[in-house]
Amino acid sequence: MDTAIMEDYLKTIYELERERGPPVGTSAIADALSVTAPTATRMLEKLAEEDLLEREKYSGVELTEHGRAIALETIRHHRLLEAYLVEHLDYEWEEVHDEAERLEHHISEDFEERIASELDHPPVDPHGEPIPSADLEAPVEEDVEPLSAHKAGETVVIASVRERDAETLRYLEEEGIVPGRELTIVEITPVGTYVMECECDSRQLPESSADRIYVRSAAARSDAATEEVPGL
Amino acid sequence: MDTAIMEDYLKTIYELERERGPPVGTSAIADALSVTAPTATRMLEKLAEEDLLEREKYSGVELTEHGRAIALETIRHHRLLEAYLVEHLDYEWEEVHDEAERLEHHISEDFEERIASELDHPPVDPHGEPIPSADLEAPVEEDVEPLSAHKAGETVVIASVRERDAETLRYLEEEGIVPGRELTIVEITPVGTYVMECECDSRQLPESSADRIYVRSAAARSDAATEEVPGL
DNA sequence: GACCGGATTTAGATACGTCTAACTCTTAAG
DNA sequence: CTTAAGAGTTAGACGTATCTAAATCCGGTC
Repeated sequence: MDTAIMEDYLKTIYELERERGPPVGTSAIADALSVTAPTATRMLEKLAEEDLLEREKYSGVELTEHGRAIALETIRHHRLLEAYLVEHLDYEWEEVHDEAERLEHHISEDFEERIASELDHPPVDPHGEPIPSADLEAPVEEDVEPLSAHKAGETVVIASVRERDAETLRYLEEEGIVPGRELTIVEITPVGTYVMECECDSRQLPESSADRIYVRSAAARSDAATEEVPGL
Repeated sequence: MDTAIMEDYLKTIYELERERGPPVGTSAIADALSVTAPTATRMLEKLAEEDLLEREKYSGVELTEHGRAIALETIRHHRLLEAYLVEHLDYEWEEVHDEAERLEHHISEDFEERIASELDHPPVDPHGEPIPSADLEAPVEEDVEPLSAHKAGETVVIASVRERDAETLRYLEEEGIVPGRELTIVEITPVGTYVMECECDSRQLPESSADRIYVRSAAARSDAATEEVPGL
């Protein structure tokens, strides 16, 4: 049996593995889910018993094949829902996260298929994140890095905006910080502000945002760079 | 705080009050929800504490204003979802119940409004049941009775089909037993079979189905009889 | 008016997911 | 090599929702 809460843990662990690599520590998981460390420990024990992850006491966990499949299915639900809400129900990109976060655990396989085909099987969600395919293979991650890993003078293309906060997202969209946009880093100030420039205009970002904006080099720009992001 | 499970209890009590009138007994609720009587007792105590219903020990419960509002909101979600699935995601009328049953507890007010307006605020769901309005006033129930309350020779119009079983629903649709259809009862056989006739054809129904098909007299037919039922 | 049967409630137990408080392990510094 | 800080775990508890088994209530029958 797997519950909505187990799905949240597995999804979170998947994302942490993606960002920092396995093994993932108990506190990182607890923080991400806003629970206490003992709560996370308990749940990790349980997930390990069900062979959804491998657990090394005092060190961390790593998803098994099976655990990863459940994580990917949950993420697929989440991102398809986000895309659907934007495309068919006029949601703005900053509004979709919370709605998708609840619904992702409760839609049927059938529902998933229907919205996927209604959307014509989009490769990415409104934030530029890849939507896992129905076979639940881990998507091949593009060669992207946070904006904050780049230096002044470099020109990059925004791949995805991994920001949750609605207000920040609304601001970023207004500023044109959306997937597909090409930007040049003009300057990184001593206080960490990123001064950016695109065709038309210049804009500034604090470092905290630069951590969550993933980009690829404009040089290494592939065809994927021109993919349409639904609804934006 | 109200949970998905509390919503299910309140919704069930509302439906039982609608069909049999208050007070509603513990076992009826327990049966409808497939739980044991002690489980229902416990939950009813809790709902009474939260002033969602009035409870007379050993006798039964009756929804308060507040409890009824929650029930109606849940039912509104359910029926709007059913209508949306049929209209926009190509579901058949026998497929929508289970999907809506899960999702009804997890959609936001915002989502509710968006699908309602996308559907142009339909008055009824695909089974002909009225959709409570956003202000959560109890809908004025049309003057309908089960088909099984009628006699041979009477002509009636189907108002709603309160059947859950998918296979039965598929059969009924094939047989043209859908909301809005006018039928004449040709004969009720000694074993309870209803032999029906419409413009085109004749068909038979067991009594168990006749209990769940709600009709109004063709004589008393109002304009409401010609309401479009979305997607059928 | 006592009694019986069915409905209802009480009592005690379990599983899940959470908490705080206290303890233990690992690691990096000195 | 020792130790202190921080990460992780154990212990004990709580609230929700469920169960089975046992006790109790209520309405109708004789």
